[in-house]
Amino acid sequence: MAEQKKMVEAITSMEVDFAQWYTDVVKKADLVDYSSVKGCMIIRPYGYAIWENIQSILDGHFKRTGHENVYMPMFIPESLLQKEKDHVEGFAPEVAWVTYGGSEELEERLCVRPTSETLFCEHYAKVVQSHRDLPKLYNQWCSVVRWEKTTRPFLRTREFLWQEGHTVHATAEEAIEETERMLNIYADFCEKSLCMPVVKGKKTESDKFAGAVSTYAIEALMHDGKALQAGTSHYFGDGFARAFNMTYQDKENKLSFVHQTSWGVTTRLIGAIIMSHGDDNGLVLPPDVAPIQVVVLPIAQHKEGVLDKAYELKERLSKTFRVKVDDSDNSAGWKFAEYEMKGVPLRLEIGPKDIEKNQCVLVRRDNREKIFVSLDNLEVEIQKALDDFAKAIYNKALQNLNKHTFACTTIDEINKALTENGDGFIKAMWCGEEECEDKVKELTGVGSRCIPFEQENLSDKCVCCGKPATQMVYWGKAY
RNA sequence: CGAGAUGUGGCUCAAUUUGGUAGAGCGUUGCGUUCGGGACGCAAAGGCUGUGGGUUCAAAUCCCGUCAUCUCGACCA
Repeated sequence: MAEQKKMVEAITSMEVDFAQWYTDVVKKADLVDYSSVKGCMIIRPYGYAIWENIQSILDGHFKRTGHENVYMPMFIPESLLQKEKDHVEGFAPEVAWVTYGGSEELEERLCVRPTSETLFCEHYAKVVQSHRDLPKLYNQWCSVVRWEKTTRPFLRTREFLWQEGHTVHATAEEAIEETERMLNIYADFCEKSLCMPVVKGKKTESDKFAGAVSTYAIEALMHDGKALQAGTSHYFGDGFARAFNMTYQDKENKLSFVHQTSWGVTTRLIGAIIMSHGDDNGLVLPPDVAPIQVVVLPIAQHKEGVLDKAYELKERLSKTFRVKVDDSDNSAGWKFAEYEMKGVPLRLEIGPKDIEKNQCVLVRRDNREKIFVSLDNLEVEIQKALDDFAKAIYNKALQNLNKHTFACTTIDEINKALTENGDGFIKAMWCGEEECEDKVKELTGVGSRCIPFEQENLSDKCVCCGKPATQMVYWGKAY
């Protein structure tokens, strides 16, 4: 493997200051710019293109599983938001309010949606009458607003882009099945398209969505050992249905409440990509979502035929891959560094010597390995290099996850593991009492992330109180 | 929201301590030489110092407010 020499002075090294490294990468890779409103970021073309790729892949998964896209208004009247008690309590502290229309003060203030459960409920109550109307499987792509106090690009912004699926079903079983199906779609997407391993599990009572019966989540581990919730899927039971009077007539002509789900992922996924794969030279993008999969760099481009060959290769490869030619008159070295900073998975160098030999040079972003390949079977070689690259960055992320996951049976062991190894996931048994959950956080700094579906029996006692344990929990510091 | 730090051409910073005509490097534009790991020469453009008040003959500099960014806590996708 080629030596990883740090070539970009502009990016702070991860080891020196991880937070600064993150900010540097976000800015230097041209993903975002700050706006004049705190916590509202401008997503620049290169950053937005990543989101568009995420959207198109996920949207395909949604459509294939029977979902339809809709669009709901961005304003919610206060009275509507207040219909479900837990829900409004959860979200009220962080909503933005519209109180004026032009110069007229509004009779009833409107909140800018922090999430759209209430709007979907109101609508479903109208359009669902019979069991023949079920299920309804709606999704929307939109932005939502939550007035956060601490903000960071992609990880926590006051306005963010997301997708929210809202479904209603005739039975609890169907709704639970939907909740699990969507969580699995998210997890598969993260692993296959984002090359990011995740832990699937259920949130504890104290950590679940406001108004949900149960919340499921996928948790990923970042390079600095902090956990990041990459997606959630909620089962609502008939709680909202009762609050919003969402009923249908079943086959026996009885009136029943619908059973409901919601699920979502956000632009935070881009933050997850940055912190899962990035290195000291900048971004590293998984091929499925990289705006540019192959960058063609003409070498000695002033020489006869070089640029023409580069354009010809771009034309040819664009049928299969997302390709860009950089024909600017920056030096070759400058371009190498630039596209590494932007995380382009594969670089293709074509120079006079190559043209003579009917070959080109392919260089992988992750290890800078150079291979000479014939132009005859270029598509096959590129596909193979991209596949290998995707596998390699997945494995690297998986190794990071494994290396930073520690099984502990006592509070002391947790503290010892964290002190010796730095932040990471702690696996430990739990009795199920919220008191112990809080106490673990107080004594060690790690909070419960999820109760994983893949349970292990590390001990039969709760890590905190020593009483019989009911489940194993992943604990960690969260973004 | 609490504690701390910062805000000066596109970017990184100097000038602030001790108030007195706003400087540099990088980048940008033009021309020429270069070109397989961030090239070089020459010439040029670009700033009422985040913003609003105050003190002063005079404010980037001192005082107060406000907004934004970063770090650390509490809250959250």
